Amino acid sequence: MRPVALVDCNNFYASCERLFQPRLRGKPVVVLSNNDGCVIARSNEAKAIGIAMGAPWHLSKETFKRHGVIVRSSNYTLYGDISRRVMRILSTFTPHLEIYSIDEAFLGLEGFGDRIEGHARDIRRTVLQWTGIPVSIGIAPTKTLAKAANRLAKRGNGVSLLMTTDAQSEALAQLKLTDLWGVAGRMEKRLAAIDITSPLQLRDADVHVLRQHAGVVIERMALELRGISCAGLLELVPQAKSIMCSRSFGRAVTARRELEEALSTYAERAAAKMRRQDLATSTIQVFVTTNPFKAQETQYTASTTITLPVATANSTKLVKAATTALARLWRDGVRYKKAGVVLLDLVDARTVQADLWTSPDLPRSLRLMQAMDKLNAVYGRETLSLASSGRKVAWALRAEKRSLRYTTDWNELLRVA
DNA sequence: TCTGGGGTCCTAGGACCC
DNA sequence: TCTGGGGTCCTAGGACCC
Repeated sequence: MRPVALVDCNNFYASCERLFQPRLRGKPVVVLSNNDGCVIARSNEAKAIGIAMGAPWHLSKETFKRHGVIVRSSNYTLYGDISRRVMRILSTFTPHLEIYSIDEAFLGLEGFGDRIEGHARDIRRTVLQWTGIPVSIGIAPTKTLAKAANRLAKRGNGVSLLMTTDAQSEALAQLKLTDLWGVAGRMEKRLAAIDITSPLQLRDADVHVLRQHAGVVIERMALELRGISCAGLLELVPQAKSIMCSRSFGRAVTARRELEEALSTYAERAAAKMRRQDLATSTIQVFVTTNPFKAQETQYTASTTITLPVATANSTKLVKAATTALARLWRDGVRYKKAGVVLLDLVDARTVQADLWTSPDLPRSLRLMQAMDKLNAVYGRETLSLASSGRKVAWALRAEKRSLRYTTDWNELLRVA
């Protein structure tokens, strides 16, 4: 069995703040989200006081003051920098590293045999010595079990090994369902409906029943808890599947012009982020919501998707699409609290070329159908994707299969067929 | 008055096609 | 014009994670 280690930085943002301000050591520290909205990190001392993750700052100010809690605004540049240092150190301990988040990484640790726990302690000591960041390490045959092991490592002495069934059973007996990676409130309720209320019950449940009543995600989780790996290490950074830019507003927005400006800005920022990754998009989604915390107010959440005939990385086009999308979503008299832009269907920008032509009103004739069938027969269904918007219909012939460019030229498609 | 932002994966339901 | 089954694709929304 190949052991997987999960290395997790303890209270990462709070620990980062402490590196540069030693006076914060031993004191309750919390880090706040953008706009100082709510708590996103807590030191152990802050947790001990009972400060909850996500606690809204404006409702907690007085409590914090009473307990002498030190409050910091978040500094993502700093956290990103320290994260890179930690990851670089981890990479010297194994060739198999998956950076899972800013403060966590999975490590493949095969080949250490009995020395694995000592190796984990080395990793821990080195990271602490070279960066000042304390980490916890959980080791097990699967990622889900490694996550559980990590939780116990945090309660104990920093390293927890769950390589045998006995150790796993004993560990799972100490955890709640919601301690597991992937189970939160909703899933807990759904599982309770089929009489599963503990991690051990979940592990030992009939997978068919799980699949039917709780879905494939939970089915896989049960297998992972048994030591059967359903998710390997992702050592190569996968291409992004979506890029988002969204914000909550400081106060409710009711003017259309204001919302339009915000969405234009988000579209531009998302496009810039996309270009940095050498990607292009043909699908832009816009969403708006009211304030869900004001239960007495009328709620409105909506999103809509615009499909462009061709993938683009052009800000102007995306801003225009976002504006069109807003026109669909806009309702007078709504108090908007949050809005955002999501870019989907990302493709490598270098494969998309601009020389395209779109028929303004292509009829869905019999010829079109026949041509489609022929093209599908020759190149397979995957080679063609239909991009349609209203009455406009265009065909894109994928670059890698047929030619080096996308085309929407109807006559050219007929020639190919 | 003040409750984050950026992601992934899955599923239900409708549109559309043969 | 009606009937209908089987299948795919798309969209919106849910749930979860850090």
